[in-house]
Amino acid sequence: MSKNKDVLGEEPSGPLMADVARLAGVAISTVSRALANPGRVNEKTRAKIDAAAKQLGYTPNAMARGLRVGKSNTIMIILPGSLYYGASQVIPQVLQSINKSLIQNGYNLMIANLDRDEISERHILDLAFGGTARGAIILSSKLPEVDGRSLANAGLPIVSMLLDMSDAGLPSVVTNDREAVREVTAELIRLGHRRFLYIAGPEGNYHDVERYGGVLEALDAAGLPEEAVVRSGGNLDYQQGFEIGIQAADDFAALAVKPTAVIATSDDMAISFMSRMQQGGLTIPGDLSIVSFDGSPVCAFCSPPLTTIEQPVEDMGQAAVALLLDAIDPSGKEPATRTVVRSRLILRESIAAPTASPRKHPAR
Amino acid sequence: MSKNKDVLGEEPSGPLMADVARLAGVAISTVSRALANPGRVNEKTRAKIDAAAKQLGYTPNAMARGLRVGKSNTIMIILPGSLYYGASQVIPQVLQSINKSLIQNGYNLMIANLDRDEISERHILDLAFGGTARGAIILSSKLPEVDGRSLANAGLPIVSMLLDMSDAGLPSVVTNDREAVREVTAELIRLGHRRFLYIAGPEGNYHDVERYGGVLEALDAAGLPEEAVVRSGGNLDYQQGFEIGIQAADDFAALAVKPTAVIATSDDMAISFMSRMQQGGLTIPGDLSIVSFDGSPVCAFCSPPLTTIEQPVEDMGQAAVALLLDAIDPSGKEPATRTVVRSRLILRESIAAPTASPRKHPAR
DNA sequence: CAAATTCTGGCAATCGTTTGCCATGGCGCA
DNA sequence: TGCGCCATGGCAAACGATTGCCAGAATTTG
Repeated sequence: MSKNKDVLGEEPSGPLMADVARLAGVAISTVSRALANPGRVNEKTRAKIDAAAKQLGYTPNAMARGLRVGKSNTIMIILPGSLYYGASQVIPQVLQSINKSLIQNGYNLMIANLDRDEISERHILDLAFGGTARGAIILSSKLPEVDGRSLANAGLPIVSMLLDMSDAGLPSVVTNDREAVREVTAELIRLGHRRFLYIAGPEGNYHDVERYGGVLEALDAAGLPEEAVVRSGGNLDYQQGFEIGIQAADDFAALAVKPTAVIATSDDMAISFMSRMQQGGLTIPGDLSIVSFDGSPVCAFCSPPLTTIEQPVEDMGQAAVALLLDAIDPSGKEPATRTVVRSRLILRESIAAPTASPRKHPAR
Repeated sequence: MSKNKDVLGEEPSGPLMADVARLAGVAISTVSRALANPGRVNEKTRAKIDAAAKQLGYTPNAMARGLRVGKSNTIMIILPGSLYYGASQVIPQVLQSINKSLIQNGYNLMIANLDRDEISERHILDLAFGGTARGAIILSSKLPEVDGRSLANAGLPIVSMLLDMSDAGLPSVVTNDREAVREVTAELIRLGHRRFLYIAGPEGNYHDVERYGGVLEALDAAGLPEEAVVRSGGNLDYQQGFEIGIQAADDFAALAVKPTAVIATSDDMAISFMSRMQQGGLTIPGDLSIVSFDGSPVCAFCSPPLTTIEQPVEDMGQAAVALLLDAIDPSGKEPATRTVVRSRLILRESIAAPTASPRKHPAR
């Protein structure tokens, strides 16, 4: 039955379920049931079948199964166009974490990139509507949509990561950025800082709103005016973090009255900014405190080592998979629409009390 | 025909080819041919069919097609276990490049991790033998193999990346590491360096052999003894680059006669090593020159900026896909068994002539 | 011991597409 | 005008698994 016709040019295909059945002396359907439902078949028969399958090196054909049952076991992850730049590994790490969780649950991970071009959108929609994907995890704020077909009505469970899209009906997993940045800002205030530079990613972006909001909340709580913080950046993507940091350095140079603390929204920004500052003769944290986002391992080896807010990549991946699997087959419980995972502040030497602080001399 | 039975709890499936055929007033087979073979069907009929398909938002079912034709259009990439650490983005970037090339050629990319555990091997083998994967790109030196089944005889085209496995019969794409490191070593010698520290990744690894070999060749060419270079590391993976750099710093401290130049086999190693050296009061490049591998963008913002050998990630990805597609359906040409892409040396301030050089005073 | 109940295993239809084969119709050539 | 050939479209059989339904066997119960 295994059509090893040995015809020249014919790809031999592996053993079929029928081969296993024949070797075990049972019917095909019995094999199928033995391999799927543990309880549905006699233990002795089952052992015989297992042995036969192992002996033949039988592997069920995933497409045939998928066609028949009408579902695949492939999840696609939709990543924004150009990802990989800079020191931060959050997306690759999240990818890794998601993949691990999925495999443990019997799913595969297919990757899709959502560029600005129509071909990438079409590709994603084909995956969704063509039955290849069973669910999707999306790291972009835009759902692909091309002539009539939209991912939104592909009937596919979707969860959003990094961005909160629960308003749009997508279960989302996000970090508690607002709270984290509020706390670190409060800490800076406690150290004596009164003027801040905030280095932004794309303006209006979910992360920007949350993080900047956190800064403002901290200022407010301390009775400081909103003007205590000046914004830089806002026009470039996170992928161009180094570039943003350099621009921020220029902005800093142009300021009449200098901030004493900087809050960067990615490690890349902080790294290139700090490099420029040091070239300009400033010392960190003596003249300027710096804190940033992402928790890139390389921060530990900067001079001075950078204080950074670590993104809990492992947790995020697991949470996303949990949300997605629950959407695929509901556990009965209420279907949690938003999971917040906690970031962790990593305190290092890049922040300190300002030397020219308005407070009386800091403890020495 | 589209089985939208509207039964509660039934997933509605999209329109079928039969629906398109009915709307266009032709037979199913005609639709199939129109969508696949451009020439096989009347242009007018074809237009009618296209219109009907678009109107219905028809997307062919990938699993049904795959089952029928006996091939999938999914490629899997096999990544070594834990990838993501440190500053280097080579693997994520390669992944990105591969994905882009594949999509342009009508393929999908599925990711698989090869950990040390049996479950991950089994997962990969299931993908291979279960007909899900049409080909594989592997970034590991070990082919998965579990009770009888081995990736080697899955009848799957495989190409290797980063590692040269052409000896094992796998078409491979690699960088010209030996040459690159030979050149940079020669440059260091020209600058006046006579004693070197080589910081290794896993010992015996392809990269180690090639890169260390390059160093030795340069020494030999300059008439220097093999003892001019001392090795550090060799017991940890590339993922633990920072750790390796720290150990190397300890090794350096223990040396009676100090090298004046360091060749690190990853940027991570160079970064943590340099950080330790500077903490110890050495100046770079005054007391010590450093060069490393990978071309991480962050190197530009270290102090001093790091000289590094950039891995041509984009080219590697494209080359791997080209090799794989050729293996999938041979173009008739001889099937190139090994593609070498050229690394690029990025010269920055971390190397200079040694101050205590045996040569007469370097140009000032 | 017979009958009722459970359990196990087999038959055959089905998932949605592709494709070999054949029938039909139109066209050109003599 | 008559014959043959080519282009076009339709029928139906695959691809390899799953699963509803039923028959027969095994087991228990009255």
